[in-house]
Amino acid sequence: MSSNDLDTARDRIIEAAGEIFAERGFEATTVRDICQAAAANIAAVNYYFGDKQRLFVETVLTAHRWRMDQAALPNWTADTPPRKKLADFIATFIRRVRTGPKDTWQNRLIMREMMRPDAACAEVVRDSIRPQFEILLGILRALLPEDTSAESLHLTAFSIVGQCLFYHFADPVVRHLVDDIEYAEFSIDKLACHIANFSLAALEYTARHVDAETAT
Amino acid sequence: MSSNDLDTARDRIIEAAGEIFAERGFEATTVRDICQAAAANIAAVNYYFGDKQRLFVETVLTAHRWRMDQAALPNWTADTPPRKKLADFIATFIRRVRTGPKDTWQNRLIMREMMRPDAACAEVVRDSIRPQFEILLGILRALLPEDTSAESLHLTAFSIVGQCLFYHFADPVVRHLVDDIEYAEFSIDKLACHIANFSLAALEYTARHVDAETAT
DNA sequence: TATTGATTGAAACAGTTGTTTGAAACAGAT
DNA sequence: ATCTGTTTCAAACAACTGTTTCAATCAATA
Repeated sequence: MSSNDLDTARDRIIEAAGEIFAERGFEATTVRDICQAAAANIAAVNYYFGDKQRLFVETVLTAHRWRMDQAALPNWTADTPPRKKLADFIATFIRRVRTGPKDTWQNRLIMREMMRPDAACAEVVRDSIRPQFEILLGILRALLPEDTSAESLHLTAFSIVGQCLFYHFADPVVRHLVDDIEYAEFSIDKLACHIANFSLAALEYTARHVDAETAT
Repeated sequence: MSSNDLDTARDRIIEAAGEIFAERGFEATTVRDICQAAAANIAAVNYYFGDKQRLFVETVLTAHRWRMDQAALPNWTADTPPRKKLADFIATFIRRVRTGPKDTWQNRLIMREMMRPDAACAEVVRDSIRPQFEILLGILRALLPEDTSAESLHLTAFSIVGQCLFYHFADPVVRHLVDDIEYAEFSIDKLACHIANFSLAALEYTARHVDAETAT
């Protein structure tokens, strides 16, 4: 999003809408606030996007495209070991997801919308989340026995992304649970390293003890 | 919450408000919908609570008190193995957290408000979340080597609760990623079983290979 | 310059929001 | 029955919402 792109009213509206949507959510955001922040007329939203809902969808999709370009997966060769692929995936994923003071409205908006089951969510899942999900499943297939069921594969994938997403969704809670010094030490690299270790350990263990049972 | 408590309009309003607030959030909820669901007059909200905002605060506090009364963790004896404790903890945690038709609005409301750092829910973290967190840390201390650092302990705990919280926060995405048949199979027991297996495997592996390193 | 099409502007629209009003209905005590 | 304080009700309030309208403005082309 170079500064040149902001000279048209349409782009200014998306930029302003993204920040306000990310901060207050869809319902609490008014088109008047958006247009005022974008230095555009009230009618501009309906002129360019039809209605508020479609502006919202367009904003979410724009945010997602932007986010995908920011932190891309490294280029893997044919002989890249799956363990390395998984570590790369986790590091990239947590880099995309982690919020902070320097966080962009694109990230906050996507995260907020993951919990809102509506049209925008469905499109984002189809266009952007599912491809990433399939990449992860491919990595896990190489790390787990061949007869692993699709369901187990999915649950394992959810366990991995769940660990990453936690540091976004529960960030206010994390901030209260550990002291400030330790919180400051939670760098992206450290979190990614821990999650990769934790998950790889679980995978290597279960890969040997197929059909592990819960302690009872 | 016996049916006797719903006699007064005030209690009916809190009950209805809790369900709608938990589902749609504060902004998207109208006092008209609340009063209609509570079979009360429009003026009742302002009569009993002053305004919509104070009704909301009262509802969150009520949900918090209700959740505190739910003694969900089973009674452990001195010789209950830590593995069993961890499995119990995970099952209880995911049962509290999981969103679904059978879930209570009290849980969903607390979960929703957990991500508002500015709200007065910092005390909810202090009164309700931290004690649970300390319980989990105690279990993990028994499962990990004694020289495990506090930071590693915390990261491990976050990995576990992160897996559980995922199914709450990312539920709409999960619904789109797997087909309906598989989604219907994601019972609370199955999810809890998987997360316990995954986490115990990771713990048992790292307990042997202290200071595991990321594959590079 | 005149014309065309795209964009902007201020005002108004119809509907909904949270809130208030004042009278009616109620219950219990004198 | 009368008085008291509490609770309910329908109606209306003022403010705000997303959206529409239509004239004004602008840029480029013939």
